[in-house]
Amino acid sequence: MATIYDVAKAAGVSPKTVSRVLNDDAPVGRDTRKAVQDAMSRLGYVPSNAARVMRSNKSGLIGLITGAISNTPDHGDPRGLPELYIVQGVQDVFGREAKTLMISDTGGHSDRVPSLVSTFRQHRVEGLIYVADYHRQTRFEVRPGDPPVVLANCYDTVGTPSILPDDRICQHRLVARLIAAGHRRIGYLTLGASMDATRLRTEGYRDAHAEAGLPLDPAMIQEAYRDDHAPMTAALGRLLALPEPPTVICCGNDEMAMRLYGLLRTRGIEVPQRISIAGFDNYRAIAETLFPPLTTVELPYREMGRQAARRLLDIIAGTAPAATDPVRVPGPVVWRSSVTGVAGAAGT
Amino acid sequence: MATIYDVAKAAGVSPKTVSRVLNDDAPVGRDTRKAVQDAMSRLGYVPSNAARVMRSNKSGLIGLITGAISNTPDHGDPRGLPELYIVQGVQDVFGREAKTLMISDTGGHSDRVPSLVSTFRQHRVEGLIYVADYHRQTRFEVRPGDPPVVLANCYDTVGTPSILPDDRICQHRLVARLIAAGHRRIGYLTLGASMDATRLRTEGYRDAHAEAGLPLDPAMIQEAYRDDHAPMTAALGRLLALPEPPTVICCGNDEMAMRLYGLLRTRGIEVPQRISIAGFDNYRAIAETLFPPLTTVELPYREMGRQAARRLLDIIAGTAPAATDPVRVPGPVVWRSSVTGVAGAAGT
DNA sequence: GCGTGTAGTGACATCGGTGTCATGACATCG
DNA sequence: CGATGTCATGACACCGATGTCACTACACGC
Repeated sequence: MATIYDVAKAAGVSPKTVSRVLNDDAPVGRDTRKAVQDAMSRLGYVPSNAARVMRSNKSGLIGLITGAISNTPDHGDPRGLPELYIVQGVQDVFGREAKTLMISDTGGHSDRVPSLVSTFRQHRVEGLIYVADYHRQTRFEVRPGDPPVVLANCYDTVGTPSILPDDRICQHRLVARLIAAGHRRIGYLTLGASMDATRLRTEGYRDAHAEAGLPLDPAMIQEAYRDDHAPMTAALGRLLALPEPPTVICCGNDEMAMRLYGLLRTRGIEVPQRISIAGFDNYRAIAETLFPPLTTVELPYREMGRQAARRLLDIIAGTAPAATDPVRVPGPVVWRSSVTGVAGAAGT
Repeated sequence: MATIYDVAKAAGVSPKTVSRVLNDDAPVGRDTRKAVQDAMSRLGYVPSNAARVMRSNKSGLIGLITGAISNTPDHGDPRGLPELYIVQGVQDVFGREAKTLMISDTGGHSDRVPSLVSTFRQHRVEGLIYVADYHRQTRFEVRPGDPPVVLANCYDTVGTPSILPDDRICQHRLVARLIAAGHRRIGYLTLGASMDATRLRTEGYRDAHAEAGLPLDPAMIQEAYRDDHAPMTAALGRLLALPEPPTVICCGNDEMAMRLYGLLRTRGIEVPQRISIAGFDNYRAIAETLFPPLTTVELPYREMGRQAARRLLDIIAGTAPAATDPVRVPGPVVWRSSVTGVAGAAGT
């Protein structure tokens, strides 16, 4: 492998001049430059990043830790997709920058993370992005001397910069649209109560009611997330048994909505004629395939990835603080025909 | 960032001794070792890969080029999945090795490949794996001085080591199973005729017939792959109009099989009672969801990734030649209820 | 004509590890 | 007891870039 010395000798100049041509550092004579460039291409010269890093301490590397690849969706299972989208967004930004993105996959073992970080440190990455599989708290240990970190889809308690989906606004927007369509009794089958997403979305649900001056009926909100079907069947039963049952039911995700279609069909309840349904995630393999297609909300994963990348670049450049409140990125409601207006409604 | 000199000073030894502790190079006294290790953890020392690479010219890096991330499946579209599985397989192997995998995504622009290779060369990767999105020929230019390359899911004409799915054997196995189940008239709706997969699988289809001593009816093989539905409808029409129509129809992939379900249902033909169907790919989101579930073949993408990785390691270690015929990896038939036996058959 | 500035170039040290070789202290063997 | 070998360690050069400084021309302004 040719070195800068070989090029220098071949071009009849000093190594430093070759370096100047490489980096456009300082003025170089027209003829000299040409001679150097010729020599470089003749020898197939590629500068050694290692040597460059040693001197300048700038590796040009950004590390990214994710489970995106090992969590590949299978069975039409949407887990793993958010991470992939976030990684796409990150790539989007770094593809245009003079930084190289090193992607490392945890292989689903979060205990492997410290070893990945250590490898990244050996390579002297200038920054690190950690992508989580779902919106949650994390404890990403940063020791002094570690490169700056940006968290995507997760957050910690020590103020590490973090980019999160705005679950609250998303649910708020969705419910507001339902209210605008005339719905007044809005059921909500939530994900597990311990999840951050559930807490935030429930707040969004409340916000929308408060904004519209609608009373809040706690019986409308039912936890219904389990692997078996029982909790959902029970929760649906409770909703339908209410004196004033819901005219629309929101679900914690699109899979739950899909199951709800089945449950309602079993009971002979037509969607959306008798009950409207809304999902969450806009997992298109489900939302577009169901009949009727599913109204849902999309979380802005690609955009989160982009923002995480830009944030990290700003921190590295020193134009942004290395710690702040999380940034929350909202996403759009995707309106499809699983929701109809309600007779006598103001809107629709 | 602490250096080996800082550690040496803190431990009261020479830098070289610290290096020996790091690499377990040469015997080091018990007490000395402990003193060095203490100093390292006290200072949070992480060795610089750059410096190591300079001296030893071993970067410990393996480059991987793929479109896996940017080709993320969406709409339940299975494109992009093969690449992800291959990358998973590659990771599987390198996760256990003292090599770091650098994944670079093309972002769907194959013209960006040379620039990725150049970046990898700057980082002095010890080897390169190129993963293609579908089985095809490629022209991955290797210049002298480039690191060794292994191709996955593609091949070239200059003998670059290559790991391919064994489309021929796969189709052979599938058709042999169909014959064993009593089928004698086996329709085949192929992918585009120009694809390598189609050529190879058609050979496999022929092999199975020859092996069983069955005559080959060219009318049974129909190209039917387009984005619009017309060619498939026409091809199906031709098959059904034959004096002896097929008792089972093989499809070029699972999506085609899914469409075939629809076409047959429209004509009132029951699957599998009147016609059996077989797909290809075992794209489970489709194959397991259809009713009846689809008999299909699975291409061994993860295994291909593993073999590509091991192959590259062998080449780097010098225990394998850097050029040979492609390795073809077979995959299993996945038998589900879309195929029934035929009355009076020997088997089933 | 002399100081000042700038284009163009090279010598040399340096970044942080590791390979090579040398050295001293003991242990082992014939 | 001297030759030989092994353990444990250090001195020093070197990998391939780049930062610093110095130097030579030549142009420009006064």
